[in-house]
Amino acid sequence: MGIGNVSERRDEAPQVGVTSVILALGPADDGDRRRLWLPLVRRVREPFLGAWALPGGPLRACRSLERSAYETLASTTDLHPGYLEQLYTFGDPERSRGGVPMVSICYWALVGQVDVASLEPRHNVAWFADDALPDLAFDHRRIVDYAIWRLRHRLDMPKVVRELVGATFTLRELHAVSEAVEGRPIDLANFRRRTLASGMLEETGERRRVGRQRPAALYRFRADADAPADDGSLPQGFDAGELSRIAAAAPASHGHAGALSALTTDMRP
Amino acid sequence: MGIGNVSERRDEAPQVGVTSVILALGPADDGDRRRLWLPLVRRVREPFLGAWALPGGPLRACRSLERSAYETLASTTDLHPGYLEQLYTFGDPERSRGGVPMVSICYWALVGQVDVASLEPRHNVAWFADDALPDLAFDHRRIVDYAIWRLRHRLDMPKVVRELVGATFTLRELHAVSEAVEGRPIDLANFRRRTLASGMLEETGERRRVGRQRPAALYRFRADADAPADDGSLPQGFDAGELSRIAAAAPASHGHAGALSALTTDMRP
DNA sequence: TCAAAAGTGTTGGGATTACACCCATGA
DNA sequence: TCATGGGTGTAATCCCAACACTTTTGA
Repeated sequence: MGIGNVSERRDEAPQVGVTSVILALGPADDGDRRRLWLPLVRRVREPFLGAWALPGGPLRACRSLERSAYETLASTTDLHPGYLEQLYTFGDPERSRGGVPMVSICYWALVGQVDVASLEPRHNVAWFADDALPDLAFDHRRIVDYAIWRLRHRLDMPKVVRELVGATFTLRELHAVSEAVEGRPIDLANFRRRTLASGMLEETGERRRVGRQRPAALYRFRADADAPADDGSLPQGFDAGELSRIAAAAPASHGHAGALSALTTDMRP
Repeated sequence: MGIGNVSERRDEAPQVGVTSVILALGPADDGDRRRLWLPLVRRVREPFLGAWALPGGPLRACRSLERSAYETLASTTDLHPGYLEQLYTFGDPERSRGGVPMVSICYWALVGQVDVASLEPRHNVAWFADDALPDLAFDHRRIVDYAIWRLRHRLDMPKVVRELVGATFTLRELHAVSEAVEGRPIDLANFRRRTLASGMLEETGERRRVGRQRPAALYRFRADADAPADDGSLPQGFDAGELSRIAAAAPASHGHAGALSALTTDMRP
């Protein structure tokens, strides 16, 4: 590796950015179906000028990766993420397609349930349902697909599901969320048994009535429910508590991004 | 994010490197137990001068991440990797512990079965068994643990197991490898059934005798055995065939690294 | 009393485990 | 004929999908 001059010339180091797939659960539509929504940012430079892309920003040495990801969130939405997890790092020189080579450290985040229409609009930002995405810049479509795949495979983690329901919830609500994310019907009776048997939930003792029918028991996640499943020393996602600490360390991380339009990082020329 | 000057000042961009955990299956010891071995590199700079660390190298913009990882392999061992997969990207500013902030894109690789004693020794490189590792620099111990965890969770993938046995093998051999990697005893009879039922294997028609007992049937992995399990568009590991293409694109990737001593990348000051 | 949702029971199949057992082989 | 490993059988268990069923509620 590297004959001759071992010292790396500066122009040989690629650009490095952090890119985020921000997922939210939308409201039910006419067909009683809920979808995942995500915000995209319109590119203001070549290549892919005018195309939609994932939000991102440059990586600064003084910030952790998670905090950088957190800041890409703040640049596109005022919502607070409740879960954040590293996805994958993409760095193929080919993916820049005309821009300078760019390494993207990708994260995915959950921001809970969102009524997209009620969000304060931001310049150059728009939300899309996962089954109605526009063409995306670069390899961003692949990154989105991967993020959704990961969410589906995390759906048995309290850290994740906690974000998609309220603090307390009925089993039917939990079931509806699971069906929405999985994108397939799930037998309610079996879901109930499986979920209760997992030991993740505890009864609040209260009940909630939705229509005029029999009220349903309310549950919450047990406080110790997200104990490390396999090996505590391994990289894991961050839940709301950990994220608030990450955010607290950030100077102007969220709230007013002022007149700044949201950024996309990837491979800008 | 970022009030005022949006253009990133150069000194705010962190160093970026690629780090690899190179795993090999060692020979059986007295107790008939086999272990995972990995090569480490002695650091020649502060911090952690003299400590053992994972091999790594800087990331160049013109190379893919996989090729960079491949080159960290070439810098520590002449063995050809048969499997390579991205692990995780570590980038906490705290992890540099006195060096400049360093983002490490970590890979893990398999180089098959190795008799460590017979390897050509390299300057500043030594192999260690996974249960007899020295103290490692930085957070490298955690990275090793994570790599082994990932290997264990990939053991049902033909791409991976193929690397740990020969082209053809008896079920007992396959069983021994699984036990060694999992680190626990596995019922042979059930292993046999499960493995055959998975459809990954096909009989060669030949037989092999080890002692003086009844000869065992030889199997090989089916050519189409590693079809994408879940979703083809997702990031996956690379097997030997794909790696040879990656390596072919590299100018002086393996073979003679000449008088160059192996490098560690992480967080050098 | 009725619709709608809450919640329970029952059954069968598939996968896994533990362990006993038979078979083939050459010394 | 015997030890050794190759290979099969089997019963117990667990988990899960399917779906019928009972209960509770307010209108």
